[in-house]
Amino acid sequence: MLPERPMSEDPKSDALAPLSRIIQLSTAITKGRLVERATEQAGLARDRPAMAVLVSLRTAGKPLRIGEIADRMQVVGPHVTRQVQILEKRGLVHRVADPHDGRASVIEPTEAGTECANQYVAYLLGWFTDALVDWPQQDRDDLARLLTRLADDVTARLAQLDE
Amino acid sequence: MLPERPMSEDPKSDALAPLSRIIQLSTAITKGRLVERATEQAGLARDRPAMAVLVSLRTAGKPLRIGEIADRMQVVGPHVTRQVQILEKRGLVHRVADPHDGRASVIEPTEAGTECANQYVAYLLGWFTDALVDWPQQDRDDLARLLTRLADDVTARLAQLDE
DNA sequence: TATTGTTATACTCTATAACTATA
DNA sequence: TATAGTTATAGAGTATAACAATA
Repeated sequence: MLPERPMSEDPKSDALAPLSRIIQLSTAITKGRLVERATEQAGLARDRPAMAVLVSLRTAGKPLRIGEIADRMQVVGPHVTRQVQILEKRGLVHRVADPHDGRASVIEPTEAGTECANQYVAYLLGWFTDALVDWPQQDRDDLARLLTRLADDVTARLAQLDE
Repeated sequence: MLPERPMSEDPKSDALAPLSRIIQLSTAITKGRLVERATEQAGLARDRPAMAVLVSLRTAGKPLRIGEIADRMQVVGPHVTRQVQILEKRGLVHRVADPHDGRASVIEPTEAGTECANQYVAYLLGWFTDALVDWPQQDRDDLARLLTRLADDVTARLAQLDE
């Protein structure tokens, strides 16, 4: 859903190009099914949301409770419950009861689960590395710097919108 | 669904930051409901996909057939049929029969539809302009340039994946 | 018989509501 | 009675299948 209209004398034109391109990127990645491809390649075809849970655990680097996973993924609890059940059936995570709180348990990737997440990340990273391979080093550095600032700015401003 | 792992000696580290940030951006915009806010503000609450059709027509700058809209949006025909029906009921588009082809008609925004799309774009662009307002001019230029190249590279590479 | 579009249905992802068990 | 999690259900967005009308 992009604007796209030439208005070079408009002060808003500085925002038009980045906004259009972010929309283009997002659309291309979605329609190109990049995440689905990485998920399939990691052996978890047709379970992309479950893969997201596995990646969350990998990112955390430690076992997490259902509620903690939901917070990190910014989704609701029941969704995580369902995905964890799928991962359990596939033998990619297992539960460890919390000895101090009988209501909760902690979700831990199995060896197969860790391997699966690693493959997923390796695929995505490899794909993206290839995309940048012909770029001058200076441009790669600038891209990383500017995109980091942009993402932080946008994240902060969107968080404010909710007050 | 982000990797996020420090590996500064890895040649892939140049791709990690941009990739992570794009994911962060995309997640923040989705969770912050930026598109929904713009749609509501334009008076089309609860009809975000219909708004996307209206924006497509605005971007084209000319009336389009159902099939043309579907192509541009990269969605299937039946989805567009449905959204156009919603827009028709709301008086935001109307159909003009194609005199040369009885099977097709062309979809044209009404005055209200044009105004609605303009408000949508103005909201998004205004929001994004505010986000960049404190940036040095050089950084804004670099961001536009690098993001354009990145979007084009990624779009081309993803199109190749389908062969 | 190929193309344009429509109707009906199904699928993916995630949310809300109601409930259970432990704290 | 507050909290962690589960089960059941609903909703948004988009796809597939079957069909109708015109080319």
